[in-house]
Amino acid sequence: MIKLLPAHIVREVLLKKLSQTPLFKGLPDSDLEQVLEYAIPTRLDAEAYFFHQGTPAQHVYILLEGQIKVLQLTPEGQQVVMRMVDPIEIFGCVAALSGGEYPGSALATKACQALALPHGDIIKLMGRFPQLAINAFQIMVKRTHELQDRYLELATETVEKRLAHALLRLLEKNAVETPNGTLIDMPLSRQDLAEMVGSTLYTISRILSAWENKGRVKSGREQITILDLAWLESLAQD
Amino acid sequence: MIKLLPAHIVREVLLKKLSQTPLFKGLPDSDLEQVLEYAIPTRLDAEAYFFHQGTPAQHVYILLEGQIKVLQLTPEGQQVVMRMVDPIEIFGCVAALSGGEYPGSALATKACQALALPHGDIIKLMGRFPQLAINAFQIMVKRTHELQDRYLELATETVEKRLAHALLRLLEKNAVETPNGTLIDMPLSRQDLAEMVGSTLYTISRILSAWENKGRVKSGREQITILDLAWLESLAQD
DNA sequence: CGTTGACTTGATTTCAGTCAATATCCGTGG
DNA sequence: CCACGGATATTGACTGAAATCAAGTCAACG
Repeated sequence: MIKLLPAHIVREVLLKKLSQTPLFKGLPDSDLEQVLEYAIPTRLDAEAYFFHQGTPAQHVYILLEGQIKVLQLTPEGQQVVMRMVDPIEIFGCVAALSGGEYPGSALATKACQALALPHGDIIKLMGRFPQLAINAFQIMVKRTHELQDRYLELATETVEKRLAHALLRLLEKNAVETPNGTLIDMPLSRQDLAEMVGSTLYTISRILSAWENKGRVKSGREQITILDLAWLESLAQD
Repeated sequence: MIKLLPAHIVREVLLKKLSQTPLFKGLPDSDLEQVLEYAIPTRLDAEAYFFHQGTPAQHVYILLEGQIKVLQLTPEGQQVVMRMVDPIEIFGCVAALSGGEYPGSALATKACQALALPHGDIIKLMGRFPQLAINAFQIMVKRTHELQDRYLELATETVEKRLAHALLRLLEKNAVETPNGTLIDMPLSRQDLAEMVGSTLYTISRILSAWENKGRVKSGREQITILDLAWLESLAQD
């Protein structure tokens, strides 16, 4: 139960912000404050790991700033991106089950700030503040739902359509309008995209080239600009 | 709040059984009884549906007897089996989110008995009995975990290995030892298996034929017997 | 200015899907 | 009891999407 929380004023801001997250929504401030007694503020530079696959699951995290990517590695060394985590989302939920290991690794793609809730305290807190448990449950239901969608995609759609879907999902959280098109505001290599859709960098490169020839996107080194958003959406549709 | 619960004695048995399910584990009997006030007993014949994809999500279900399969249909009409549900598991969890639609259909593969908890009451009950919310949360964490495993499989493994994994999963719940091998105790067509692993009945048929030639399995019309379980496990491994 | 990492492109291969023909099993009704 | 029809399964031939392998180009950076 380490206490490293910032000073009083900052704390007020944090409280306000947290009370709007899916996890803490509906919790009275007084309860939230008690929860925060257990929270360990955590900062990480880009390219650092919150945790590694196979290590004992000790904390559930709430991301406050930055972005992380949850990776899973197959025995053969193939890497798959399970999800991208943006601020106010939670990750490392397996830690809420006793005695498990993290099934994947959490890599910061930008500098990050997060709160860590120790494995032993979470369930206790949920028992004390039912709203917390309800919120967590609903978050997981939604997550399962999203994962099912991606499973269905993977099982039935071509790489091209999956890539379209993946880009649209990234746009939801990272879109930046520029004079010439919508930019995805994060470093994004062909390899990264391949791992997100379950493909190879070669195939992704070919598809992007084809799209570029059609004038629908503009892609450079680790960045992609969508020129024709409507077209991308219709591609993802049918 | 319809009350169709069976007579007193039967109710005692039901209570005892329910108190051991993952969802109700740790709830005092008195609390559980209150929860059951809201539960609607539901019976269904084999081949009937608990709910259909796209209809408003009105109930969360706890399966007591039988088996169901949760299907998802793509716009193009391709069918994918999201999961098999066995007794004491819950399904239709999206109903715990307000205002959604079922993302898939729930088909009874055997005659079933289940309890339905109305959409409006679940969250209320969880607020009253925190243990219920905690259990539900943990169930969903586990489910997400399992789904991630299957996602990884689908993204990186061949149909043959995926089939091996799928059969092993089915064996966990439906294994019956016979004089000559371990039988999977449920009707299981090539088409069913194809939908479970994201493939086609043709490919499944070829793989099973090959396995049969090697003397590892014995497969007939809608049934499969594993002759060499150790071999199947090692196939699934690497 | 050479090295490195990201990307592209072509050639080839492979896994698995599609299509088509046939076989097998099983219940049903004449 | 047997023949029929429909579901289920097998098998072969073909096709196609995407992985793999192999050369490259290009841009950034020390």
